[in-house]
Amino acid sequence: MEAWKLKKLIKYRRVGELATKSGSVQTPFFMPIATKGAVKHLLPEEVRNLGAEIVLGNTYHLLLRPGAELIERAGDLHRFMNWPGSILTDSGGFQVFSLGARAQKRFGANGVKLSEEGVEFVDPISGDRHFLSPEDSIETQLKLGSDIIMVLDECPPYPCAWEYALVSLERTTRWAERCKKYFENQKLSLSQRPLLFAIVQGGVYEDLRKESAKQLVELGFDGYAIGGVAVGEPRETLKDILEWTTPYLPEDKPRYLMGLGKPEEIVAAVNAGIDMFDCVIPTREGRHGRLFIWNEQTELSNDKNASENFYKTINISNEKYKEDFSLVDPSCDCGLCSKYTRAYLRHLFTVGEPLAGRLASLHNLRFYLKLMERLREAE
RNA sequence: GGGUAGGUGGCGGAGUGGUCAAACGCACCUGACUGUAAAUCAGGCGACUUCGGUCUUCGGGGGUUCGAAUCCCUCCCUGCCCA
Repeated sequence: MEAWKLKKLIKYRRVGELATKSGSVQTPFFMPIATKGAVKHLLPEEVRNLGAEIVLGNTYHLLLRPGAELIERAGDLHRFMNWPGSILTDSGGFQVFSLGARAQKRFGANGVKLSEEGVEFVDPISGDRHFLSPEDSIETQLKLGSDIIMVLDECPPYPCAWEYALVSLERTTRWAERCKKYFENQKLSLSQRPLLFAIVQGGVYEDLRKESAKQLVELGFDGYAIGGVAVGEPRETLKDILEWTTPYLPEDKPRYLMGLGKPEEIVAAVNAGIDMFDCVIPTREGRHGRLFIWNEQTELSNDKNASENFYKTINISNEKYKEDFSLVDPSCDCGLCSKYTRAYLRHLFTVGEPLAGRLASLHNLRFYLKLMERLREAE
């Protein structure tokens, strides 16, 4: 359990910086999510000014709308959305999981159909059917001009039986191999070549996580992601999954914990040797009125009760902030906090002004990016 | 003055003899949110409660009935039409 203590941060193995074809990114880092080519409510330059060097886009969404060819004609995703930094694109694998259940409800049992060849999706908006193979996903991500591209994976839901987790992980490995093969056949020049990351699966099973990591490392990738986390399993399992997986990942390659997480989870994961994160929490929860507030009196912590420790969250639309004319977070430098009061922000939420979601997104993203700055300094 | 439609919880608006403390929407309160089908979703929203219930509500008053927001009488108020 000692490995879980904060002290270990001092020994954090780090890549230091990650070089992509669009520039370098200091690790550990957090990627604001721009699924459809925009960080919701925010200008790219605002995201940049908050301290982000890289954002995440999604193959699945951009493939459906506006289409990879259109973005290719625009130059690439960077130019299309006017983002000056690096971009990581997710492969669409997560949508197999996230859309599966709901698509099934709405379009019948065939909402998402998995086969060895790939995934068949129903577009949730148009109802159109689409097929995505591992090769398609890589091809699309190359057209988007992404700096870090992810292999197509299957992210099994929780709970998931050992037997299925095994079948799934092995298919993910085969898909990863196909992705790599397709990728290398493109013979990209060094300046054009994105990084290709594989995704470790294996559910909540120690032997399967280990097996998945070993198989993928044997194939060899530029970086390794840990996927299939925070899909409904008990929170404590995250710690186990990291401990089961990271020993089998190369020390000198970046590690990416997909989709995570809460501040204390990120602190814990950095402590466990993770370099890269993305999560909807700061932006989504911001839009929904929850704000992250620093507690300056305490050190960063991976404690489960961290929300009563180095930070807390408040729901700004609560009645108790109605006449709270104090600043949202006096120790924050997001630009909102030095100018606007809690009462004002609450008012914006109450009356449904779009500025509310904007300010809250700015603030929460700054909190997350500041957290990463503090973690980089913690060494 | 005559005719007519109507008065339901903060608002809008169902209900027209029992299963009504009263649909639904809005507003309000609280909570969730982890590779974004999320500016979304869920719960609460008369009072008290030992959480099983108990009590006071559907303009006011009075009736009919075992039983009324629902039927009858009467009063008050509002909209519309005609003078």
